[in-house]
Amino acid sequence: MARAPILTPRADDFPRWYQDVVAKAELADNGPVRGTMVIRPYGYAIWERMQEELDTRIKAAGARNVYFPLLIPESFVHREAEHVEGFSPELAVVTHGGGRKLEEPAVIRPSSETIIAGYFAKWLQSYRDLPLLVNQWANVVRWELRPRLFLRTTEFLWQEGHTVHETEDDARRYALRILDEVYRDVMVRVLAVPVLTGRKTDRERFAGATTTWTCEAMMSDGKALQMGTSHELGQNFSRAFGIEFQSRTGESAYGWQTSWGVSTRMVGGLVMAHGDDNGLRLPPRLAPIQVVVVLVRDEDGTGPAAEALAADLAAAGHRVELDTATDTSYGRRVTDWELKGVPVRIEVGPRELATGKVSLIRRDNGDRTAVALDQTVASVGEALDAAQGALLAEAESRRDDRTAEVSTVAEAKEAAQDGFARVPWRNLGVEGEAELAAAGLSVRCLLADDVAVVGRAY
RNA sequence: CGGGAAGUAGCGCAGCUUGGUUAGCGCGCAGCGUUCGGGACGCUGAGGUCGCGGGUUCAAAUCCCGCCUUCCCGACCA
Repeated sequence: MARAPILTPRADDFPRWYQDVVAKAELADNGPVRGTMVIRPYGYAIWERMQEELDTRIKAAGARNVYFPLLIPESFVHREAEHVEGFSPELAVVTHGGGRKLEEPAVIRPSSETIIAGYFAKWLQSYRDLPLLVNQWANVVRWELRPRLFLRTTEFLWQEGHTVHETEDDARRYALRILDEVYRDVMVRVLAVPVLTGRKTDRERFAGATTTWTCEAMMSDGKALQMGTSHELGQNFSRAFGIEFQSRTGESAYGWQTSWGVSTRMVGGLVMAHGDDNGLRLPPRLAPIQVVVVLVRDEDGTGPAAEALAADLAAAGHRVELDTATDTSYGRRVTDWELKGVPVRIEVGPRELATGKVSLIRRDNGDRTAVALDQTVASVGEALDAAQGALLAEAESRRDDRTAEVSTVAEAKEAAQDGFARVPWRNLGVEGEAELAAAGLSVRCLLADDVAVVGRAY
């Protein structure tokens, strides 16, 4: 029975591989500041792959990358009432600079709505300037009360998009486009993590937004994880910062804004969605290394054969690693590749080569097959596709198995203990939501047809 | 801030109840040898202000008092 990979270990629920994979095998480690994180090379490679996939889609949606200051004058953050209220408790504030007390403290960005709004106000003049679409890859700091490795660290890396549109309708369409074509697409098709997309309740809405759209995933233990959000900011910030333009009819108008982001939390979500007792299981489309060619023993020409095979696989467009460290024991090497979640492993040794074959092992299900040397490239391609589909299917069926259709608050409370409960929102309402909250549950999102999805969040 | 628990080698821990050789064990690390088709093994070795301060005692990792820190559950949250 595979134990759920949990990023916050409890004494009685601490998968053995947690140590190796998360803390030791190059994913993360605690840093000097409480709740922050150090991402080691392999973990960062996973994040870089996510960045690549997201960045391509963000650019396809027309946004361009920019960079804004890390430090934001405190007064900026205070201009939008709800935004301040939401973020004040978790701001890190810089009070000194150059050895002297600053006249105005600066906050370390918890998100960049305010500083970017300040510039949007300067940049925007005409409706012809719209839409204004920018994206920033950056680190942000939120002094959360309770950090959790990858899921909620004091400092985290993310992508935050900020846009201004001519009409409310344009803004909504764009927010939903990002949600669907960027976030959901990457999560489902690349990470193989099925997500529900829907609207947040007022209670769960982003501070300063009029509507928050979200991607909600279920981890292997049945808990919910918000993987990404896309907000409609209405005219809240544009009124607070004076983001005005001259309209088609010549009048002055306030812009309609959106903001959206996903963070290194996705790395945690990936671990908890697909990991098993032997370590990570990376979906092939995401994996920094898709195929590892393991030279089992360097004799009888196995070395050159493995090298040639790795070259062929790379030429076929796969991300390949050649492991020729034959002075390390076979078991050690194989276990390491499994911990790192490399989707497909090819073993080249004298035994295989004697019959003109190699071994192909899939990480997702452990299947081992002997494939002819000249069929290997084709077989690897098939195995990668199959593994990608299998991981998604597995996560989908787990989620479906743990989702119950209910109709009352009491039933939702019962059913959402280790999964999702789908309940009509009209049967829940703000009071029902508050009752659930008292039991540690929350409405993860509102789907079409008045369905509220209730779960226990990380 | 409320409720729990823990601080002993780089990491994970035992020892404490009932004070008493030189404070142990596993992993990791270094050297040598044997191994190498599923997390190798043997021998040797390096590595410690037992969280901090005070007290009791012939004697404190152990008992008492105070303090500090960290972790877990809750409130907050990408």
